Amino acid sequence: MPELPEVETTVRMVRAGLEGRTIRGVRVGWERSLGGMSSALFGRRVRGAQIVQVSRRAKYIVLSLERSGAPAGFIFVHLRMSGRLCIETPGEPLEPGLAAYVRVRLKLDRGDLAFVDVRKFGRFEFVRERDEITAALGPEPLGNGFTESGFRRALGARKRLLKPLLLDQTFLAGLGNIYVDEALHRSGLHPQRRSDRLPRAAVGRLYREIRATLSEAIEREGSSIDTFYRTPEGQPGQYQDRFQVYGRTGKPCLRCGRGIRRIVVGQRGTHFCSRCQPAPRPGMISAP
DNA sequence: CTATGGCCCTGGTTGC
DNA sequence: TGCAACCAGGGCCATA
Repeated sequence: MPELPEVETTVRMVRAGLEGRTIRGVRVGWERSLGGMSSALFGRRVRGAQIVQVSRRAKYIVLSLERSGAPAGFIFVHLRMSGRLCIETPGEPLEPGLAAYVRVRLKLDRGDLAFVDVRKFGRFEFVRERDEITAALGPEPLGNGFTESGFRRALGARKRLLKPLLLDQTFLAGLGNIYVDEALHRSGLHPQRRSDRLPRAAVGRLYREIRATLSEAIEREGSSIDTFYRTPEGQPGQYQDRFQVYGRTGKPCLRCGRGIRRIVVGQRGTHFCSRCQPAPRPGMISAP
C-alpha cells in the first residue's frame, strides 16, 4: 500500500496523539517487525522515552525520542504493503477486526499506539542515529533539495528504464507502484523509456508531474484500493477516484480513449496508455 | 552498473 | 461449492 501520500497522511493524523507522549511499555506480537532487534532490547531502548516529534522521510514515519530532554534515538516505521498505525484510547478502541494483526504496541501515558500489519512485511524499528536509515535514501520529491536540473543530471547519469529507476528509493525516495504509473502517464512517457535518453522537455514534464501527482494525492489523503490502507482515523483515501491508469487495465484512457494496457516491468504490474505513452524504439528498451 | 528471480507473509479474487 | 493459482501500494539479497 503505502507510498509517500499515504505515509504523509498517516503522519499528519497521528502527530497530535503522539507528540509529547511517554512510552510506558511495549508489547511485541511479531518479533521480526522489529527488524532484527530482540523484543527485550527494543523494550529497554524505548521504555521511558518521550516521543518529541513525529515526521516523515520518504516512506518512513519517524518518531524522535528523548529522555530527560536529551536525544534518545528514533523509531522508524515502514508500512510496506499492509501496515497501519492506529492510536487507541479508551474512547476510541481499535476496530475489532484489526486486533489479531497488531504486531507491535506501545503503551503510552495516554492511549496506545498499535502497529497493525496483516502481511508482516512492515518494520517498526529502533535506531540510535537517523542516518542508519536515511543515509541510503534519495531526495524527497516534494522537498527543496529535489530540483529539475538535479533530476536531469541524475537521470542522465543512469542507463535504466524509467519505471524501475523511479521506484528505486536510493534514486528518489517516496514513489511506489501507483504514483509512478500515474506520473508517467501524466507526463506522456512510456515506462520502458531509458532514463538517459529523455529530451529536456520530457524531463521537465516528468519532474512537474511527479510533484503534482504526489501533492494532489496528499490533498485527498492518499489512495485506498482494497481493505488495507485506511487513514489512522479509519477513513479510506480519495485519490483512487483520480487514477488515470493504475488498476484500469482494459478501460479507456481518460485522455484518448484507447484501452489501458498492463505489462510487467521490473517484476511490477505496470499500467499505461500505448497512445499517450508511445513505446521507445525497440533498441531503446534495453541497453545496446 | 543493471537486470532478474527468489523470498518474506497473508488474504482476497479469479478461474476451472 | 470447492479449491488451486494468481495477485497485491515494498524492499532486500544473491546471482548473472
